[in-house]
Amino acid sequence: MYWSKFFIPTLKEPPIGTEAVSHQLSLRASLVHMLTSGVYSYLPTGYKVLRNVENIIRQEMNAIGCCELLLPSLHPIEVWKKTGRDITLKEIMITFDNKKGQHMCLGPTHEEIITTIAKDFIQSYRQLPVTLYQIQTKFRDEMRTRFGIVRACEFIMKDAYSFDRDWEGLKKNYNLQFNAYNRIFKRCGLDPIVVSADSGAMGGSISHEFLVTAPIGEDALWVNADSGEILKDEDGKAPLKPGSWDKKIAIELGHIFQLGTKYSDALGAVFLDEDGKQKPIIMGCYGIGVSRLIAAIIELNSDGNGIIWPKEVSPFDVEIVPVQVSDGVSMELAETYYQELSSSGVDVLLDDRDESAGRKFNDADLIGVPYRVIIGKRMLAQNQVEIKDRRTGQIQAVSKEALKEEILKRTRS
RNA sequence: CGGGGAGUAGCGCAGUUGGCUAGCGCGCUUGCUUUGGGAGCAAGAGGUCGAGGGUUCAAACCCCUCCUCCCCGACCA
Repeated sequence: MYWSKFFIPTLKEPPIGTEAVSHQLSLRASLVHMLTSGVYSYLPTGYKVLRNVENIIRQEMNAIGCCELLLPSLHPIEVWKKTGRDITLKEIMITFDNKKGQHMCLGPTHEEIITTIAKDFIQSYRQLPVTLYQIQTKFRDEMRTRFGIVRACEFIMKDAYSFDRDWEGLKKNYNLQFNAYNRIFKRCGLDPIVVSADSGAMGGSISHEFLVTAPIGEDALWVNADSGEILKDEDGKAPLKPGSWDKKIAIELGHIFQLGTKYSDALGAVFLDEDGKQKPIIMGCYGIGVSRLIAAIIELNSDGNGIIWPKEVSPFDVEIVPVQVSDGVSMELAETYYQELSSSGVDVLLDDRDESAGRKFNDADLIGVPYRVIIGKRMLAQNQVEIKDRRTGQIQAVSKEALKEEILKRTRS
């Protein structure tokens, strides 16, 4: 992609009223744009990142045998009455009447909807187990939005739902998700802390939260300096157990639940088991805040100059910066690299703007592509170009001819 | 919803004991010179001063009402 043809309206200064690093950088790097509080557009660069994160999630979900589908956002409130969650989730549910006078809502989550599908299609134990998931927009009328896309009223979530004939099967699926979650976050450059947690309005018995420590957190954890034990902060007081406890702010990225039969009972999702008896389907549900995940990645992968994308989520693999676009030799070489690398499957951003070097370098730091190829007259005189590593800041001079191999080596490692 | 802050050009801000044609920096347009860390000179464009009402000869500034955004709390991915 050529910078001049892409849409990257970077901002020099952090917009007014922003405090969180990820909030400022996501706006400055033009990943997102606020329409109103808690409602964001994903601009081209941000959308590329979003798709990268989604694809990591898809790969890991598919790898453990989950099937992707897409559920509607528009729900008749009738469905929610069956579980009583039209009342328990009333505060955050966006409701309205359609022109037929039917009471509707925009889906804040999808247990009721997926269970309706299970009810209609699953009749036999032979159809179990099965796990379905989607990556989709949720709507929650949050009383308080926070830090840009960290807590929004319209946000993107991966939600998976497992259906089993017994608890043993559920535990198996739960563990598969548990391990997949660790892989997903790791690939996103994060090292999550897992704690067992309350299941809250979701219901069920066992649940685990995946959090990362970050200043934008909305939760607190107690970490035992001696044993390394981690507990969720429930009432603000240090745990009574021995040892010295440190309080850390953390942000929740994922939450998995062993639901049991709460939804299948309420909606009549039953199957005929091998013994000829009708039983409720045993369910689990597994969520990841995809858009929030992006904020967490930025929060934990940045420096004073901008974002430092982990390779797998970066909007581009490499950014080529010809220092002087007006220099024919530089520009020609830049275009050659662009062609060669692109045809090798490398996603390249070529900054072909006729701007000063300083501005192009600063923008490159800001948008945080992992590797930068700098083409300047000074180095070309020695038949060399440079590769700058965004994370380490190290610059390596390589011969013109070796550039492609050097980049491939890095982007494929 | 309770508490605190803030709305003046695309962005960041000044101007507010009422008074001339509403300013500055960045960005934007045109031309020339530049180009290794947010370049220089010159000439330009761009504003319902968040909205409505009131006081006044006169309101960005004073009064009333409302809207919006940000931060802290209760809740969540």
